[in-house]
Amino acid sequence: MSRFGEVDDQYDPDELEQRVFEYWDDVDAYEQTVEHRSDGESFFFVDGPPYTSGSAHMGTTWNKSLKDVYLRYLRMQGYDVTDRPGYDMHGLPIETRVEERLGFENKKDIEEFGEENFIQECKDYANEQLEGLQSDFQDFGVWMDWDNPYKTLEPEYMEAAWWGFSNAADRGLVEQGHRSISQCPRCETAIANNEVEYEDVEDPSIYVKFDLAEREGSIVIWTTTPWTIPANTFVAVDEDGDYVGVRAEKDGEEELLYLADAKHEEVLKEGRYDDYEIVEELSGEELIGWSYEHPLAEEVPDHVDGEGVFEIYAADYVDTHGDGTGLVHSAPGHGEVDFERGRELGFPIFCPVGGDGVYTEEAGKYEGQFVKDADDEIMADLEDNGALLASGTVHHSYGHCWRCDTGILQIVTDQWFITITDIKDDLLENIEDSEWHPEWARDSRFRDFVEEAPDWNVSRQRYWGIPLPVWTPEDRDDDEDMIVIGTREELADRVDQDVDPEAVDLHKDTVDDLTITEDGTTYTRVPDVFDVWLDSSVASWGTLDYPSDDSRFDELWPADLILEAHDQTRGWFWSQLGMGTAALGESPYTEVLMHGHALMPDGRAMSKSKDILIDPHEAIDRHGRDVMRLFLLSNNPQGEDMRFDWDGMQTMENHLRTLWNVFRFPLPYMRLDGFDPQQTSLDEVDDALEPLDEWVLARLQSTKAEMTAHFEDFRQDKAVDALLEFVVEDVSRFYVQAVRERMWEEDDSASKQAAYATIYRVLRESVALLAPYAPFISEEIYGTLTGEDGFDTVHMEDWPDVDEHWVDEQLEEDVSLLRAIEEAGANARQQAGRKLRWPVPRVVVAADDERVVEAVERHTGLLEERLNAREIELVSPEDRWGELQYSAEADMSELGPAFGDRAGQVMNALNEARIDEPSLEALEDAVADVLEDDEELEESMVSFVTQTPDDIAGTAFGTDGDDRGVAYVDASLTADIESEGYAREVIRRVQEMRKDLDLDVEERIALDLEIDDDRVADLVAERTDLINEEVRADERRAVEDGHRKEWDVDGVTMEIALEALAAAEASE
RNA sequence: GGGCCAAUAGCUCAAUUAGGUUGAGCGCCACUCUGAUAAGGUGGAGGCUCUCGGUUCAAAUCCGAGUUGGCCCA
Repeated sequence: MSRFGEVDDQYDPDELEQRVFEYWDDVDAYEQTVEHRSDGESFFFVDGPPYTSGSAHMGTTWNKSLKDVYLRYLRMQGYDVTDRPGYDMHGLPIETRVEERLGFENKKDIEEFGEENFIQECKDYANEQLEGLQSDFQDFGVWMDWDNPYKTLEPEYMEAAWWGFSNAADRGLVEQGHRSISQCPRCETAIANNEVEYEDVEDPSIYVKFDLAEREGSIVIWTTTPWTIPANTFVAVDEDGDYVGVRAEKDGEEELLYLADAKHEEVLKEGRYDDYEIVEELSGEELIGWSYEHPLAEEVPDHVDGEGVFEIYAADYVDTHGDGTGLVHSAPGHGEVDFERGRELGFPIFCPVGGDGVYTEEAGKYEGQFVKDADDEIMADLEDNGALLASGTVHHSYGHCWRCDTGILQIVTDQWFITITDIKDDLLENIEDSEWHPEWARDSRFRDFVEEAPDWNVSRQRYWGIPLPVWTPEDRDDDEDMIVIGTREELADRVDQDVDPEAVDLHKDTVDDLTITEDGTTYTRVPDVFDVWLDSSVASWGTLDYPSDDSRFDELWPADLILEAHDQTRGWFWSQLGMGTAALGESPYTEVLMHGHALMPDGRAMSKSKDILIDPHEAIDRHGRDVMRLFLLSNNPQGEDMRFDWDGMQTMENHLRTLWNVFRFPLPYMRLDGFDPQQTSLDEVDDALEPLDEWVLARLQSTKAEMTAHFEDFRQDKAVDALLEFVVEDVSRFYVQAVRERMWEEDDSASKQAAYATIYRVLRESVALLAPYAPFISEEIYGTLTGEDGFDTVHMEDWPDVDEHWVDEQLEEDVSLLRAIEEAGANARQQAGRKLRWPVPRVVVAADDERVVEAVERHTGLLEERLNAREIELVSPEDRWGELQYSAEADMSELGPAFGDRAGQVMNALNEARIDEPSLEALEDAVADVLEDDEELEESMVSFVTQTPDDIAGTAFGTDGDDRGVAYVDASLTADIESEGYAREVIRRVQEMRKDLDLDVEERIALDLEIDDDRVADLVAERTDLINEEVRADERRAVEDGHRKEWDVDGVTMEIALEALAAAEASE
């Protein structure tokens, strides 16, 4: 880009961004930026790999934008940043998509299709999906190492998982065992608890009577899963609960039923009993040891058998006041808590259900039926056996497979675990080694989760995943004598077959057939693959390709920063901690930034499947990448959700447009004057700087300081607020407006050069500060400002440091006071009906404190200019200006303690009081009715407020909500003021007409002016020179063919005509 | 059902650390200004600070119980 080259009149995000993309490509901007920092201190960032399904949604976009802003910031701070992106490419979600694509219904279809083929399809699909994400992220302007992402399906990465797992095994933390797990009967695999999605469904709700074996009567249980009754092993009660025996009558027959006291009424109603009577009151403890008969003993002849089964036991999962009857049907072969209690009690674990949800032979007459389909038959059989007390249905939430939406079943199967419960203390200790933003996420949430985390079931009975690197002796499949392989090298060394460690693809189809023979024993591989959460859990070393590449691990590990949404507390934040601790004994990260989710504008969660979403591509189409990023990044990243908001997007676009206009305003002048920022640096023009130049430079310093502090605090949102406030409020609305006339001067001047140097510095540093947020517009502005003198890209710039030379707190405070006075003056003008165009003879500033006096004294000229006042009159705090009345404003922190519950009443009286003297005595008189005899007002309780006289308009001014004084505008008219006022009215209208004709700023004109009112005409004539100069009129004469318009100026008719002189000459 | 977080103007959010007359930006309405400006300025409308209780002279703020939303867990 050439320095001060022509730029677009209008900020056009789309064109600009395309231009910048091409430019980045031309100059290898990313590569240069990385290279530029290659000698810097290392910063190890680890990207949480998004799952490769579909395209980027708003949440992912927010996440990657946040990562981008911090990585760019860190680079500008000099760090050599690891920025390898990652993709999570294995797992059930992809398998089910591929199954859908191929029209498969279950595992048999896959087996027929062939494992190898199926794995290839999954690989292709995952790679395909990755492309969409890659191009989206790049399109959002995110700078990461896109040529070299880590992919969980690559051998180097899979090896990293093997290595981690084998490390855990070496530390004795890998174990195979029987557990109650959530099984998806369609996918025929265990799924993790956090993969279970709960949905409202209608299920059977039955009350079943279990006949007591050694005494009269039956106990009543309740269940929504009749299909688990065949596996019943015991019944649980609450030891401390209250139970009753009820003699109930229905259709003339009497029964003795036992159940919880709190539930008996409800249950008997369900059973439609005619009448009943409580005949016994017992504690749960008294029920313990009672034995009963299995209600389906005949239908399931091979039902569980063993010492102590079919008896009542205490269990802490029983509640006599909740759902059910206070007596809980317990089947250790199914439910998780049942399983735990069953094991404590030493019972055999009976589960007559296969991984496909079909009853096995052990289920007797139900063999071969899908369990849910058998519900009806089981209920019918219970009815026939006289065991069904009542049956109905219930709406409740029930777990479903996250991928295929099939209802899950709790069954007991053999699975492989990392026994993280053995290292709970280490885990809790390692939590302390990481700092979280926000802190409560770690201390209130993450720690709770870790404390209660069960062993990690890492095995899945599927195909598309990292195979478990576990080989077991041929004749057994448990964890005795297992061999766990840690690397490809080790695999090649130990297996019986020939394997090339460089070339081997570690997927299931290639390792399934490998065997190991050692000491005369042949080992075969456990056929399972890893839970996909294990894949990403090793990302902190997988990112570095460790262990196959060990060149960086020692220096970089653990990660300096990870940054994800709050759902990862139970996801990646946890899985990494678990794996890091199990494999290496340490937390794999030291800093966590946790953001929230992107919500719909109305606060609902976004959902792709329900088509409730804002597509980032639409946001880009409407406003551009910089705007979208700015919007996202202006939200608090610390744990809180963000509502998407189109108005907010528009506001950001407006801000960028303002920046664009600020940037392009001085360019024509700088070009015209041949301004060279290298020669005319700030140092060169130091002496010529005017107070406002020094002020805007001071503001720049405090903006930098503020931004850096916010960044260090992981509050990029506050940082960008500060920057935009500076650019929009201070630079655009104040500085540029004030400095305009200096730039218009036709002659060169030191003052003009000073203004150029100032705005040049301000713009150049501002775009550096903006660059991490809005990399495109920053790049274009930077390029135009620097030409050949800067880096090839703004992103190679250092983060701007505070330059002590320009820090000037006094000046900042002065100007904030002047601006407050100016604002009040504008208000007062409006009240007086006097436009800013018309001068006023004087403005009286009544200062409340010395600080205001100082500010006004130091900058009287500036204030006159800004207020368009001929004179500024200053009234010191100790003096007072005549003709004023006063009222009082109460300080509640003083009134409260002094007046107690009457403070409010006193406050109101003070507000309403009107007095001539601002004295406590006068005030006390005025509010005498609310004061009691012994009460007095104190100086500290009130501050006096002036009340404006009628002829003069006054408005209070203040800073940060504190009153600092009053600005009174004297709006009286004199002939001289009217003369200038009307002249300015003429000037403005001529300017507008010049604009109508699209005349160049320099273009000379001939002007024809006729004013109906003689008095006004004379007044305007007094300012002929001023008018001619301002509108660049060289001739005053009749204009025949020019642009002609009639204006009404406050009731005075003016006819104005003009033509361009060059055009007039050409036509003659 | 449990844990955590949030709830303040039509919208997005401050103010909560340390209790003291609730603020900004955007949007809306009116007026106004404009040779960098899809801008700017002034004013206005708009708030039982989610509800109910408690502590206190005084609560958006502290405490308790709810309601709604989000995340996580069951």
